[in-house]
Amino acid sequence: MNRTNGGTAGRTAGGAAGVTAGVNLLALRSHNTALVLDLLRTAGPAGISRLELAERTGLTPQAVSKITARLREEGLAAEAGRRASTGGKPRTVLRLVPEAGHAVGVHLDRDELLVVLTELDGRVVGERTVWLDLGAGAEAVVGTVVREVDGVVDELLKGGAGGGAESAGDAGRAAGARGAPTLLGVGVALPGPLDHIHGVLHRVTGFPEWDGYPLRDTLARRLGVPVVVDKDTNAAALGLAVLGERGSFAYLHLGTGLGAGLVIGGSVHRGTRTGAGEFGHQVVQLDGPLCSCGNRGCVEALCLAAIDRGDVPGAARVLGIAAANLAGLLDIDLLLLGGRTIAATPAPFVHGVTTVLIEHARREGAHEVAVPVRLATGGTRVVAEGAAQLLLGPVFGRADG
Amino acid sequence: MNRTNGGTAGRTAGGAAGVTAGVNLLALRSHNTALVLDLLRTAGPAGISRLELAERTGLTPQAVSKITARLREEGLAAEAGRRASTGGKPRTVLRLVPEAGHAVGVHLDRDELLVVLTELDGRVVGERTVWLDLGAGAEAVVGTVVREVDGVVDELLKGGAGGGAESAGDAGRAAGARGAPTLLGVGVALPGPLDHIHGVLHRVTGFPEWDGYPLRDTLARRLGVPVVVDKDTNAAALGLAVLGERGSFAYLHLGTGLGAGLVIGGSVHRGTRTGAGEFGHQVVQLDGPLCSCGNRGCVEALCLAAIDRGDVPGAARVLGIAAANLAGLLDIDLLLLGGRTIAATPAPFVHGVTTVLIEHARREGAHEVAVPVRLATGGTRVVAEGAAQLLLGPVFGRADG
DNA sequence: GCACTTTGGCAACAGCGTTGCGAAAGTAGA
DNA sequence: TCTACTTTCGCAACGCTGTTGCCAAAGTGC
Repeated sequence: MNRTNGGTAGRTAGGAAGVTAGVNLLALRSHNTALVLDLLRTAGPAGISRLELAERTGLTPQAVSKITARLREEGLAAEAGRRASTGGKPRTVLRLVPEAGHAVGVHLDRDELLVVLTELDGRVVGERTVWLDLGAGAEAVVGTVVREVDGVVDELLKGGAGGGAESAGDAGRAAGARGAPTLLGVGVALPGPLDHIHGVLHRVTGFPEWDGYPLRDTLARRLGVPVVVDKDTNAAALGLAVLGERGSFAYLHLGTGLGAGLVIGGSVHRGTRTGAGEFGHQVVQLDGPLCSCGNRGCVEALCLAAIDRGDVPGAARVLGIAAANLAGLLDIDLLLLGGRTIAATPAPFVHGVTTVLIEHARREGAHEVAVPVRLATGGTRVVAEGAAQLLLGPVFGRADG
Repeated sequence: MNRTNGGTAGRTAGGAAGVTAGVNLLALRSHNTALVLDLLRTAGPAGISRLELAERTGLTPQAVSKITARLREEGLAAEAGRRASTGGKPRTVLRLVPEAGHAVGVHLDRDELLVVLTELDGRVVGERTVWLDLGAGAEAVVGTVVREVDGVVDELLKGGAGGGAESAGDAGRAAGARGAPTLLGVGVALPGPLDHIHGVLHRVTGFPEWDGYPLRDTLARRLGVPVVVDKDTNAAALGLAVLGERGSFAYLHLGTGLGAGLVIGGSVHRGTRTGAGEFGHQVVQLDGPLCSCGNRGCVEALCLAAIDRGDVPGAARVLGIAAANLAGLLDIDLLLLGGRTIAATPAPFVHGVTTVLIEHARREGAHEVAVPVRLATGGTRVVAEGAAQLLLGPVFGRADG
């Protein structure tokens, strides 16, 4: 696994702003291999033929054969039957071998911890949920995360031998020489602004003790595997992107707060300081009511106030207007709604936001099509699954998911 | 020139949403060549040494030597003196040969036509301005554009032989076998929403006769060279990006209307239907005053109304709030202000917008740094220069500028 | 059973960046 | 002025990539 692709091989050391880097033959191979893996993943258990891979990648059939031969040797791909003949030799179908790699996704919420173990294709094969108080202090929370992650990994990747706490820190010993299960790493998603690049929390609203906490490095040291942290909305958007949403879309999350995850051209847009997606504190009413952030007229404040007084259509309308602002600015394909408040009464929200966007499109021009609005699928696990994708993504050529 | 890089070689035919494509050796060479050319362009007349190129690209010095040797053979690069020695053989400095390629940029405004001819490095070597009425009908306007473009090209690329109109359509014969000047194509920037991919106008506010006009194909047929069309704000943003603004930024244009051009990670973000950057009709006041678009409370309406009543600080504040919404959503590095209205009284606008953003940042957190606000440089030609970059960009590895 | 179509691997090949090495072009010191 | 050293940079051989030409394998249709 480790040599399948050289990680982000070929990336030049310097370039902070990720300007551009030269591509050598190693990077070329990594890219094409990841591309083929990605198509295999997308095809799912149904599989995909070599010639179809060639068409989709633009590579020659022979090149695809070479790549898939290597993947089969490494155990990442396998043959899976054949298609019906069209007058000649039938195409052999290839599929991803999901068990060849694993990733852990952690959804660290204000009052709950959800840990999932997924295979290469993103399918969840293990899950744990425990109650937890984010305000209980960094040490306690990190301890709980380490214990639960190790628990899931020990149980499902190491044959379930032995007990719990004493194996803490051993999670990383998976990448053995033999066909041992390989753990790519752990992705952690949590609320609030944070520095995705350095893995440091800025602040978690309501819990000042987390300010500046180096969560990624702490967890990586104690778990012994690579760790990536990200905002919960970004993880959710990433999870939805892998679950089938293509192109560019925004995931709007309405729960205790209002935030967004942006997927542009298939990958999460985080912005320069990885703070993008601050949707809730968009001002839509000049000199409006005071928001918790200190500003006036934020969508979040207006939306939550409407919900507090039982005015769901009003909340939906405000949300729709902010969504239309976003859609006009970025010209995206789709809006997805999610979060506890949406889940409580989904229909009026979808309807209300849709209505605003249709009106908006009508004013833009006769042949203008409104951006479709849908409920985010995937249920309560989507954030944790997306967190796992933070590790799985690079295998399939996605920069950070 | 034509064989320097195979254009966007290697791009698979199908993939509408530009998903991902396989990379073959030809594409690899194109990429690395474009990368080196881009660094040569950035270095300007001062030049850059081979070893520096190697460091910046991550390629080995020998690979850079091969690439630059090819570029020198093709006349795109040349030696330009040497640096001071640091104890051994001094580094040879290479520079771009700007005269090896040309592009035309056209700024088609409501009442004026500006045509520039630029060299590879973006420097303007010829310029024409004529008054023109966008409402005079498509045929008349297109005729004027063709005449002026041909005029500039004939005068400066073909030795200025002969007259004007009869050579219309000959502009494309430049790419001769000998060292004849090579015209890459013509970029056209104009106001109003349009389809960048297909080169078709949606509508130009106030001029319904342009609805659905296939401007790109019409011009390409009559000029005989590749033509690319884009919104004026996108062209301006592109021009500013080449003029030195790095990273991600938004260009906010306040003139007869209010629009934005978004540069994310060095390239223009246009969105799925190339309609991104609709900044002016962002709603910032629920149920506010009616806007020309039919909606209520758009920034554009509020901003222009404030200006109409002489309240520049008020206009700046409203603009600042909308800019803060944008900056929070995308997490960009920089905001640039431009357009006639800004140019009339720049200081209060920069000050007003800056103030709003600083207040916003202060509320976000103590160590939060506000997004800097600056006046867009480049003067009145920046849109036309950016339009030329629509053709120059691909030479340097930029997808569409 | 034969002709035909289609798949996909083997072998030779061209072209990319890489490595090893040496000539070229300077500086620093005797 | 000569020698030793440093640094740049091109030539040649190399490994590895995707590509091309060719042919065996595995089906269908008559």
